[in-house]
Amino acid sequence: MDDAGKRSGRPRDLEAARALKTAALDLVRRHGYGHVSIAMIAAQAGVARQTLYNRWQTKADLVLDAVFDEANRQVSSPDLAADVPIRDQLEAFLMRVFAHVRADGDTLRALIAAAQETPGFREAFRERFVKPREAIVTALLQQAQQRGELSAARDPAFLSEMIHGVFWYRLLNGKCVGAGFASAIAAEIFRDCGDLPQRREPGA
Amino acid sequence: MDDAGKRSGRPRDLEAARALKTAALDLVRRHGYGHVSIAMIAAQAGVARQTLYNRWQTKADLVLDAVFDEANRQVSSPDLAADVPIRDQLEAFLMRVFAHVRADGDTLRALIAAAQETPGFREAFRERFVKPREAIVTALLQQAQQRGELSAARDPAFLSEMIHGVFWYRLLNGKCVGAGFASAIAAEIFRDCGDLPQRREPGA
Amino acid sequence: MDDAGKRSGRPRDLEAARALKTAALDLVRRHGYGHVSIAMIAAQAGVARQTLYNRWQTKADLVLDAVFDEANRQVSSPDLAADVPIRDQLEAFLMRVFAHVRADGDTLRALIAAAQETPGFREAFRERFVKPREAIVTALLQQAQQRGELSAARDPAFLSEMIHGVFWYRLLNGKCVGAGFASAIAAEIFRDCGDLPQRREPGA
Amino acid sequence: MDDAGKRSGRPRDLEAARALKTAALDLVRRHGYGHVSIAMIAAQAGVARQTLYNRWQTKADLVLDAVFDEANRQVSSPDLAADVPIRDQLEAFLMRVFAHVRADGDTLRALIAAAQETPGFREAFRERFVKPREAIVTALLQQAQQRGELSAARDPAFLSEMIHGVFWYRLLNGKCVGAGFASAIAAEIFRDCGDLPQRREPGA
DNA sequence: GAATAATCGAGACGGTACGTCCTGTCTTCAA
DNA sequence: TTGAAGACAGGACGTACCGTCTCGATTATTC
Repeated sequence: MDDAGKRSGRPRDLEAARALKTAALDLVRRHGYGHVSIAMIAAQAGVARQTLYNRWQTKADLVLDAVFDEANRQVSSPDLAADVPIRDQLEAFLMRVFAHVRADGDTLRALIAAAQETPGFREAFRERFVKPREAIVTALLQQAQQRGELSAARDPAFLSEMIHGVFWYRLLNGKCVGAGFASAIAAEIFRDCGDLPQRREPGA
Repeated sequence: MDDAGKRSGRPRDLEAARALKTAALDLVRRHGYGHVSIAMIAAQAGVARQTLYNRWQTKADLVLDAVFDEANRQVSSPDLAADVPIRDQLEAFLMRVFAHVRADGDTLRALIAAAQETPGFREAFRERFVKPREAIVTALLQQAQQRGELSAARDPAFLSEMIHGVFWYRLLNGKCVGAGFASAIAAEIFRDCGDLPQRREPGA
Repeated sequence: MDDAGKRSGRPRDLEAARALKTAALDLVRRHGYGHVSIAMIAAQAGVARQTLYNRWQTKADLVLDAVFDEANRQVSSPDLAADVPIRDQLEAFLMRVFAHVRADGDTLRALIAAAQETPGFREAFRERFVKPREAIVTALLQQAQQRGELSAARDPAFLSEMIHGVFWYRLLNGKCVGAGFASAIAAEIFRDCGDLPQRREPGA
Repeated sequence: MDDAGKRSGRPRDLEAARALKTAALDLVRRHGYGHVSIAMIAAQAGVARQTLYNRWQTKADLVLDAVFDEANRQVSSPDLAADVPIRDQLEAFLMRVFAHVRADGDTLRALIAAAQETPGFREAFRERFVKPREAIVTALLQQAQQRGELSAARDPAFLSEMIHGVFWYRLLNGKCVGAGFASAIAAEIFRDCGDLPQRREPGA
């Protein structure tokens, strides 16, 4: 978690941390966040309970770490292909996110819930999970403005919040997030831009 | 909650229910949802624990009831004044909601979090709390379409989800929701309608 | 433990207390006091751990209760037969006690040790276990004085302390306490009374 | 404790052992044996926990060592003055012991208790602490027999056990051990010797 | 001088027990 | 039948120790 450059004493077992994160993620997926106890995770990881407490304050901290590790392998910034309209790129990005969520949505919902109960955790969750995703969409929309695909009068950061907001809203209300939802969002954001001249310019 | 079908035996103490809801709301506001136990609520209400279980299944059910009771006294459907643009009415409605949230935001956040942990509670929360508020905004936007203040091509239900989504998103991320936020939302929704003739009609 | 005359609420399960005491005594005898945990006792009794805490503060309290229950069935005041010299009655009493100790000595040692660590427990142990036994011997010696078998100048209470003292001393030092020990004690106490007339009276 | 056979490698820090014993004694006196952990002792001594384990097997071993070191400076064999009745010498010896106990009685009680929990420790405690004190009194009484101050029929070793027994008994039962107690013991042991000719000899 | 070896401070590790807390159910008496 | 009171089974929690281990650094003896 936090290595302050070679502290004295026996070094932490890196394998233990890995096993704990794997176990946590696996158990949360199988039984749901609320039905997984710290003792279960430690047992499945084959590790003493205190070893878990040595690294993380809370079950939520651990799960966040585990999710973070995995999510970072999956959700990467889109390529910003020059010849593909940003609207399509946004739609594609959302569809990828939604696919991931359809598999791990319960974990994400549980993390959002956990974030409401521990202020410190909310901050960590926001910094490490929420903000990077917000930034990706914001950057995408800024690119759209540069290309003239989106009016310069719009506020990309605010739009990014709206996009994530409606996504969270559906997630937290137990409604499905599918392909149609992704294109509906893209359509609403780029609503009045469908026949703007700049959209055609690339083709001109 | 229960059928009042005149059962035999000692009748339920109406005062107990009231005291429990008051105690629940008070405690949740003071200590946060997660730090309030059923025993604490019953104790503060001066009531046996079983009496609480006689009426509600869960802590969440009780708190929802309590919040519902109070919220219904505060958030009412707007008047739909004929001579005020819907955009302004939406903004005013949001500002009223946000004002309420600035006072009781933690409780609302806790309820949303609790809804993620108990499927049954999520349903109840959605039916009794979320949907009515969604419907108010949807109705408002439909009215805007009828008046020509909003393009008929837009989907009022989806827009309502976006509006509530961005609101929840800010709430759950610990960011403030103020007057500027309300007008930003209204502006975005009615973005391309600023120069539509119907907007000026009232003034004409 | 302490029944304050019909308190309200669900009454305590008498069977649970019995099962716990039985389990405690059994486990302590089999594994030794220090190797028995509260959880083990509760498990063997088929009872929730909290149920144990509801009745006793400490493992020592529980074991004391258990030992007390059993000891009271075994060690009873001697009969004070008129025609048997008190010296012989004392010897017989000590032999009975020692026989009991040879079986349960480890438990008794553990209780004495436990009494050193918790002041409250020491008091309870003293009141319920030590004092009654002290009193039996004191009464016996007082009777001897009345019969003229023991000089009136001796202090029965102090002699009782000496008798129990040397017994504890041997017990705590891991030395055996057998028949010879009992008669040695009696001989020392009644040392100079061997040729007193009353001793021969029965035989006269 | 260890053979000083000049092993290779870094030699043990003699200061560490001293600091540990000092810390152990101090902490045990201040907080009571049961409330002192090995970690606490090591911390107060400014020494790594392993350093303690390198020297002693148990907390009890260490404390015994510490007490032993100190006690050996205080309790020494009496002088066996030729012109002082042994009875008085015994009384004086007991008073010295009791004075020491009034200061460090809790530690002694804790050691006796600890000896009940670890068989190996009981043996060490007995050899290094109990037996020497028993021997002192035994020797004293043997001297009394040689001088004719005590009947040759009595068993000095057994009397020594009785003396220490009643002393332990009072100690373990939390009763004070004062000057009166010392003289009561001496009086009981030398009870019937008050008018023996040898007692008067010195005065003759 | 280099290799070897034991110690030391520091702290992680597997493990065990603890006492507290909470939940949902139950069992009593009294209204 | 409800309410007040409280016991019960079950289980999670976070803490505290224990005794062992694994590091890097230090300090001796032995080669």
